[in-house]
Amino acid sequence: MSNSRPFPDLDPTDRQILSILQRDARIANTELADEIGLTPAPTLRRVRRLEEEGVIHRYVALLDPKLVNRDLMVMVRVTLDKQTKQGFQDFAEQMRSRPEVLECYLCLGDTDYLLKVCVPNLDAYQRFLVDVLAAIPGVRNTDSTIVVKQEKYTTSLPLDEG
Amino acid sequence: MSNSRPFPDLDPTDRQILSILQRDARIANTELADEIGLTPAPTLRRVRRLEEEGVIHRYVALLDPKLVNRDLMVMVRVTLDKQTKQGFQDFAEQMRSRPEVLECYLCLGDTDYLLKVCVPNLDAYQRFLVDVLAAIPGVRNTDSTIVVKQEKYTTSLPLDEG
DNA sequence: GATGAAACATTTGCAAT
DNA sequence: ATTGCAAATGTTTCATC
Repeated sequence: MSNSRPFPDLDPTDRQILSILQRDARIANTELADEIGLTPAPTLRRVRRLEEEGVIHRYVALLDPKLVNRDLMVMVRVTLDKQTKQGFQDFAEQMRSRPEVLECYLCLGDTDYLLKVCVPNLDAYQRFLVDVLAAIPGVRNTDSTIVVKQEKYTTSLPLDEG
Repeated sequence: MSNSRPFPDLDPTDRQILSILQRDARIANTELADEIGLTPAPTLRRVRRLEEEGVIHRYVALLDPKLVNRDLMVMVRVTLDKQTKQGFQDFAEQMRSRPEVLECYLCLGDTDYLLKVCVPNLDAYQRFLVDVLAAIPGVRNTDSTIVVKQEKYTTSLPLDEG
């Protein structure tokens, strides 16, 4: 974690490291070293440097939503009533405080915000819609798209250039 | 990784472990043990069990998109022409093969698919739209929503019940 | 970037509850 | 069925080249 300098230069070895850690964050440093063809010491120094530069933001475990009773994913388009700066900030803050809202994006175009919401079932979603979203002042309209099947989900960013 | 049994029962200790690993996948087992109030041996056995049951799906490093030159995120709604099973499967397969497509969901309603696409800039996005999306047979319509600001992004699922 | 050594963590068997 | 202990193995980390 540090300042977002416009470009930490990543050499091919750094990219290899990032690519592996994006797939398996718990790989042992010794094994990572093997895979990239270095010894553990310089490998670890590179990983620490990438962490400090903020290129590696964090390490997380991804759970299976079905197995923790979060079977339903819904994408929600939200438009706000009066477009004051404060109204937008308040809305974003509310979304940050709700654990069922995994992602919230401010957008260009007709849609003001896009949400990704993850709940146990339709009943829980309806409660979210009525008790949470509709209860926020300034919410003019919402449009819910129910996800039927996750065809692809990855957190891995391509590492072509930059 | 194993069969998706409908419900591995998670006791409060399991939930504590999952909650910590969702925040910090690289925590040392000894420290994890400290935080949940067990000794390292049973802690590790629980983690391994959660991995084998598939509750923990994988461990990943999350990178800063800006620092790896992926500054632009776009949400795309796609509708397909002829709704044959094969057409849908082909589309999904194409999306899986494209590294700039991070997520792809089959949806209910007007939208057939929702995509989350991550590219370096508008130029690259335009190329994706023209050379990739529009080039897939059966794509009737696309609607792109450009993300201006990420207000919230988490991969952590709430662990209330189940 | 490599080596070697010390500190530390992971992992296993076994006894206890 | 799950924990704690302790010993063996493996990993991380740092000084040095």
